[in-house]
Amino acid sequence: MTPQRLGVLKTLAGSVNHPTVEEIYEQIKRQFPTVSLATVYKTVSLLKGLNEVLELGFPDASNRYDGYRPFPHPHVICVRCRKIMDPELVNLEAISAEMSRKTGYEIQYHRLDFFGICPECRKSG
Amino acid sequence: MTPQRLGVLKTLAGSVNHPTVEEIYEQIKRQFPTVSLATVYKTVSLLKGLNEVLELGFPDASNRYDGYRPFPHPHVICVRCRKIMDPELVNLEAISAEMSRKTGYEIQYHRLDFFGICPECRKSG
DNA sequence: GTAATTGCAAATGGTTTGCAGCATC
DNA sequence: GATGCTGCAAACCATTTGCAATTAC
Repeated sequence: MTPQRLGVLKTLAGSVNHPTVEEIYEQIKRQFPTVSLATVYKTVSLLKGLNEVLELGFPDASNRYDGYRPFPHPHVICVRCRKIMDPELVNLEAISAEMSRKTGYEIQYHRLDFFGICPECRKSG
Repeated sequence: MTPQRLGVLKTLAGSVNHPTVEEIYEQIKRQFPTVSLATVYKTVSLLKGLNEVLELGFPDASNRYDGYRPFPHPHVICVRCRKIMDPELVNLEAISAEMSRKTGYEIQYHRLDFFGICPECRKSG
């Protein structure tokens, strides 16, 4: 356990808005100016392997991280400002079991994203 | 309309297995050896804009394309061999409307993926 | 004949990796 | 003192882009 890792942990624990690695990095740099992006990447990857953080990867944007609820759950994503919200949970276990039965796959996890325009962006045209 | 574009169209129409751009490219090159990857990328992107193909982007792998059902629907993806299946449809309209009501987002589209091990990969260890 | 498309090569950008030096325990 | 972490810079790689030559209509 190093100060850098502690910084990543604290940032993730204190962030409700699904930060990017870059945002985590900027946050830590305030208190620990010599930290490197690579270290943040490595730590986040480590936490992912320990199931302490949920990674939300996007092919056309930076990955986002959720340290609050490190298990699959739906997200609602604004395609304009990229804000991400966690709506109240919808349980997909039944659908997951149905998918497994229909396809023969051994389902391990899922991902459910809704894309649209958030209330703030709707207001501003 | 050019022979290259026709090739992309025919390949997408004849593929049930969600090909990558690279796979589309390899297919077309058999009949049209001078085609370039860039052209395939451009054509696929064009078709995406026309809603004639569904793009399945992955942050850690190549994008996959579905010309059969160019509208959002669930996918079941093997994390080992990357095979993608289309299970029978599950209608998410009700859940989508619920998400919209709860978050105030104007939902435009969604994405539902189940990840696991396909029957063939389960057999082979 | 004009506007659009092709194909090459170079750029892009988030993420990963190699490695020397350094911190942790 | 040994193991493992940090941080720099370079590598990665799917995708995108600039641009000159070519093609479609």
